[in-house]
Amino acid sequence: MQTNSALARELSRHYLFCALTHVQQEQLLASAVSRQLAPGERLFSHGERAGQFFMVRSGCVKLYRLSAEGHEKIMRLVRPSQTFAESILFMDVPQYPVHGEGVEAAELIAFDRETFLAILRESFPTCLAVLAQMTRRIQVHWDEIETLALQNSRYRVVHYLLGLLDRTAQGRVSVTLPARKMVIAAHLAVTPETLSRTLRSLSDEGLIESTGDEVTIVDVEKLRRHMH
Amino acid sequence: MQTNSALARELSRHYLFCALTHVQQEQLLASAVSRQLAPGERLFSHGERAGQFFMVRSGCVKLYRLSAEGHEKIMRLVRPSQTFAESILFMDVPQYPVHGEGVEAAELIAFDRETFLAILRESFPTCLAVLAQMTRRIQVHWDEIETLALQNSRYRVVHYLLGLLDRTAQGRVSVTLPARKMVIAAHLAVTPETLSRTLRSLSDEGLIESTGDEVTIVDVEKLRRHMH
DNA sequence: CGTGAGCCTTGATGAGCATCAAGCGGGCCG
DNA sequence: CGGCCCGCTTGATGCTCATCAAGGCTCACG
Repeated sequence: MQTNSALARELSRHYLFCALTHVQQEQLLASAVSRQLAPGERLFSHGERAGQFFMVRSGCVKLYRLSAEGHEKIMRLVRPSQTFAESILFMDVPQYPVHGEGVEAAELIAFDRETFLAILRESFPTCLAVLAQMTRRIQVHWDEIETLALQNSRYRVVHYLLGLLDRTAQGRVSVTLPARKMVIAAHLAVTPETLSRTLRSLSDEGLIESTGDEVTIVDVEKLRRHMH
Repeated sequence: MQTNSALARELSRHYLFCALTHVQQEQLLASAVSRQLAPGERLFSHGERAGQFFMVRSGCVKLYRLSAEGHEKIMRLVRPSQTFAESILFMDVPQYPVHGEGVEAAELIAFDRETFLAILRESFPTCLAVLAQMTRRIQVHWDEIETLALQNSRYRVVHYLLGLLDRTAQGRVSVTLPARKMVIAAHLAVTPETLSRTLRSLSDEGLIESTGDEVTIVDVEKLRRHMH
């Protein structure tokens, strides 16, 4: 892959790569491959042998699983400057644990597993960075398991809306839904119908105003209280 | 904590500690504390400041969260020779992400966070071991999220029963449930009533035979097929 | 400008599971 | 031995959410 300075700067800002030396970065990029992904195009399949992990430069990728009946649960929506599938680095038999597919047209960088592992062996700070990142992911998983097991669909929708906001947001705030509603529904483990009805009932109660992919939260504090 | 050779041997068999030098092991144990835990006794609370992670030597500990209504979801049941709460090692602000409580009377070792981190800095193989372990945990989380989002309670119960078996088990096999049914139910995110009814209906269909905490799977292959 | 496809919404219905309530049975202690 | 507590089971009921079906809106394309 062609090294270019914009990319190098982007890498340096990422937790996984920021502790690498200049030489290590170049080694890594030399083994990396750029990749375009169309909407709906499959990047990898659950169980497929894995030799690369990825970074999103533009667009959006979904990581998901399917039930036997073809129902889809999106485990994660990956956005620009985020990496995914790093966990294949440390498997004895590296296999992608989910399906990966483009949601919007996306531009990716594919990093080589073996190359990164070799570099890791010589960069203890990077090792720690990976550990910290995996810890954060595990936190997210705990939270997701909790909401799936203990909370109803209404809670999940409200929680999702609040999650789109700044932590510091107050009063009346607008957000744009970051994907089609079908996608968001599959992420929240509800049907599109239920998502639609939930947004409607929140509107009817005066908690939000919703038109298309714009949602205005009338009163953030009130909505936050509403969850408990 | 008193160093003793049985304990040292137990440690050496554990993935987290097996790559440590003799000296490192002694450092770690010097800062470790033994701890007894009664059934129902709280070890730590969700959000509590965390300075230690743990190993179970005997008994059973549950890691769980509670909903606002007091419903309990057990995230993990920890058994002898397993460690837990390692993820607090790499948090900026170390806080336990779940409640921890004794299920059966338990004997624990509490390891000091700072001491282990210092040792980690000098043991790259241990670093890799931690990464591999966290990767395995993440796999389990994916699977759990999938079953919660995409599968019904019957599936989860059957899946749990099959998970108690050897991977190689065939034909007619008996297992002893490893905890009270209330506990298993809270682990599977169903009510005790639903667990009871599910086992009954599996019995009625001739797939299992169930008396007390003994469950006999009449035909493992048939039950495995039954799930899909 | 009309047509069709895909996404979203809305309504009617039903399945699955929690809830509430009652009864059973085993183990522990007086 | 008798009584009680607790865990488990079973039944009756209702809520939540998925399913199925239909209609509207938007946008791309002829």
